[in-house]
Amino acid sequence: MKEINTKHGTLQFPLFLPDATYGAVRTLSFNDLRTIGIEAIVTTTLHIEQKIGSEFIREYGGIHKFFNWNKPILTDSGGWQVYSLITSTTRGNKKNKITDVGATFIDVNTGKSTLLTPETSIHIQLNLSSDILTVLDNPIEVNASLADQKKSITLNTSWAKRAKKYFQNKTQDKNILLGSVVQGGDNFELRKISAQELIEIGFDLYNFGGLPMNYQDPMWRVRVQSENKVTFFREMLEYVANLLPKDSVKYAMGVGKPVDIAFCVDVGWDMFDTVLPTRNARHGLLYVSEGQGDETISYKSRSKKTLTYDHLHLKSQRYKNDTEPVDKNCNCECCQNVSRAYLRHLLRISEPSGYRLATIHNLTFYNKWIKMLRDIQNNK
RNA sequence: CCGGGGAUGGCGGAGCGGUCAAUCGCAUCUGACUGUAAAUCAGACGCCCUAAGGGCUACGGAGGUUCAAAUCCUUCUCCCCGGA
Repeated sequence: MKEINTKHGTLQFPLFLPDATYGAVRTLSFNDLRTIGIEAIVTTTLHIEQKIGSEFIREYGGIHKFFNWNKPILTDSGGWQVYSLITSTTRGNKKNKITDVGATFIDVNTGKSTLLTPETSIHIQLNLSSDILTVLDNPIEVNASLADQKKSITLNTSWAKRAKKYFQNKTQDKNILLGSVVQGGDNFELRKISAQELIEIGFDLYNFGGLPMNYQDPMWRVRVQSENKVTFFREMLEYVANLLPKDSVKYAMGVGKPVDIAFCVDVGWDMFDTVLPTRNARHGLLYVSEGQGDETISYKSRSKKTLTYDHLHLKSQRYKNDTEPVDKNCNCECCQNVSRAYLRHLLRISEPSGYRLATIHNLTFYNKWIKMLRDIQNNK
């Protein structure tokens, strides 16, 4: 059974980490996370640096103390923001830019400029006392030209190399882990080159990056590439997993829907984080057990088990007078205390306590789902 | 009683002769959301026909002018403001 040791405990796989991007899982307290049974979280280097400042957190005694959370914390490097705030954007601050040195971000609210280089990103993450750090990476639009995609992975690799070097100079602690991010857009050959170059440098984790790259053009995710109707996105994740060392920890960044996580576990991915359960909760899309929602989604695993769940649009009129809990088979705070009708009402009036209950429910669902996948894997 | 201003689709409120079934906001309905620019975004939203498109009824009531009226005129009803 694969697992990793961190300074804040051992992690088992597969594992789902909710995103506390700005230092909190939206609408929840860390106490809520403990109650749900969350084992680790992700927080984001750029936002913490811009909004709080890592020097302060270092002096304070580290991010765990700051959050009052003594379980593992994974820090994302800010690489995603290189994409979401620079590469993919025409809005936001036009002074944001990428050079070979790194990426510059201007905080829209304060005008404060932050230069994130491979080195400063690691420096900040070490200041935070993160358990699992991530190198600054360079995602790119999936439909970018081949030339741009090639350039992007060259930069990606050179940033990873610099990050590793800086990291090694700063710490010898074997329980602080460092992950790198395989890029390469929709190009199998470039993904292979990216993976090989990173493996050569050597990291504790290998991540899949650049998944939801172009959400203006969602077709790339459902584009059928082969006869067995496996979606392109799944095919790419399976392909990349097979490029990575068998025993390495593999983290599929930003994945995904429960079915997609199930698929990814099947093909070798260990760790996942996504904003879906928390954002969808706020937007009224709740995940429930089979037969209790609007739509049933199922996945036939490679161990021949069929995994199934439903989801429901709680804000829809059809739940107006529904006195049942969101999910009869769920023992979370939401389902134990509140009817669909009442939670619907709370969400419709944009009531924060409703967002909280819905978020608790969706994260509870994700946690149960990942533990089921863990059981399947362990019994194999 | 006199003078002035109004009445528009569930609500607020544009339009002031044809391009108006009527801008926009709210509300409502449906959907999307994947390392959070996201308590966000998209579509629908008078009635009827399966869609392109077409038909019908509509801008307080009634009548009129005009090829054409939510838009102009007369009158009625109601509301608001000022003066007796």
